[in-house]
Amino acid sequence: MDFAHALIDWYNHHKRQLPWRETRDPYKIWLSEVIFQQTRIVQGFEYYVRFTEKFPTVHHLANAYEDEVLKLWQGLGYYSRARNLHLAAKTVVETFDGKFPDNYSDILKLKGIGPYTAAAIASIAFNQPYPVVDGNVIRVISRWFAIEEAVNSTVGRMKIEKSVQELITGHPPGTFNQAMMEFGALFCKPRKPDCESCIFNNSCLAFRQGLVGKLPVKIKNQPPKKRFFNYLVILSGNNSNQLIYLKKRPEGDIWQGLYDFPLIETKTGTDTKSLLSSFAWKAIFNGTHPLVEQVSGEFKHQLTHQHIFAKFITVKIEENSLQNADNYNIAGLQKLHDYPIPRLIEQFLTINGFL
DNA sequence: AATACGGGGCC
DNA sequence: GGCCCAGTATT
Repeated sequence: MDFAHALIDWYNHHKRQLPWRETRDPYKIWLSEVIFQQTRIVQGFEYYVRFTEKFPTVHHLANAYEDEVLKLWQGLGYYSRARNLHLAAKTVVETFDGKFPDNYSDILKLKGIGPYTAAAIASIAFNQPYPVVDGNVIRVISRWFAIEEAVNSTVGRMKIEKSVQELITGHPPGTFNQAMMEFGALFCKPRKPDCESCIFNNSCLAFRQGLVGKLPVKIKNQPPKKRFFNYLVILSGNNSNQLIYLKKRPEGDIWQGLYDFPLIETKTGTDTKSLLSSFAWKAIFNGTHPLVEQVSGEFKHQLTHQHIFAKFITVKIEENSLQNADNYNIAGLQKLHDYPIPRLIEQFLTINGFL
């Protein structure tokens, strides 16, 4: 029995029952593929359920506000996925007349859909013979063929693609692709794969050569940068109508489209005193002297490419005392739940009883 | 070809 | 602390 037959046979006996495997609706398959980019099944599962409930068709998604989509995406990370998902839904409605494109090259044109996702949708929903290459496939292939080139180099990548192309030929593409990914996720795991009981341990070159623990080889990425965020938690209003000042995250930085607070970023950690006398502080409060109510301890927030050290300075101001108030979204505390916010902000708000 | 983009889980 | 995860867009 060749590789693909054995693989598909294994898949038919061991696959997990997952909701997006029970449908051929390209919209729902698309949704699942985007949610699970760089995301484990356990982490994204409930998001998939909520998205399909709230936006059962591409029209529902296209008609939503971006804030709604981001709110539902909140906590999943890589928020450009949500923004692009929303944009692409509008494209499907407007350009493709609400009908999801049914071939690889048209699918690939949609925002947020790259080679992986296009191949996944084309193969699973439309039975087109495109192999997917995701983290699981890379691991399975690099081990079975004992590919020692870095898989994130051009040469290594080419070898992986050529190899998987050979394996998929002549087999049902959707099933093969899902089987590869499932096998990588459940059996040929990054750490401690159970090679002794693997159905491929006789043909796997990495196993035969004792290379399983070394493969796949990856060129490692840059160490994260450190950033120091001094957040201004500006409160105003009276007890019956407390207001809080939010700020929408700009283009070209993390958390684009989500909301946080007016921010003074510094090169290093800064004490409150020098912050209060800084130009940035004066620019925000321009001459007025807000009442500093509380200064938080340091929050450490780790992202893949940056380590954020955040401090929250809570101040009280007179209502309408800020001249440049149109820079901010001034929200009633009870409306806070509607705004999509980063985890870091959510943690601060929760700890301090705002949520 | 390299880099940025989140957050969580595991060792 | 480092690695990995159903990758993509941008430079």
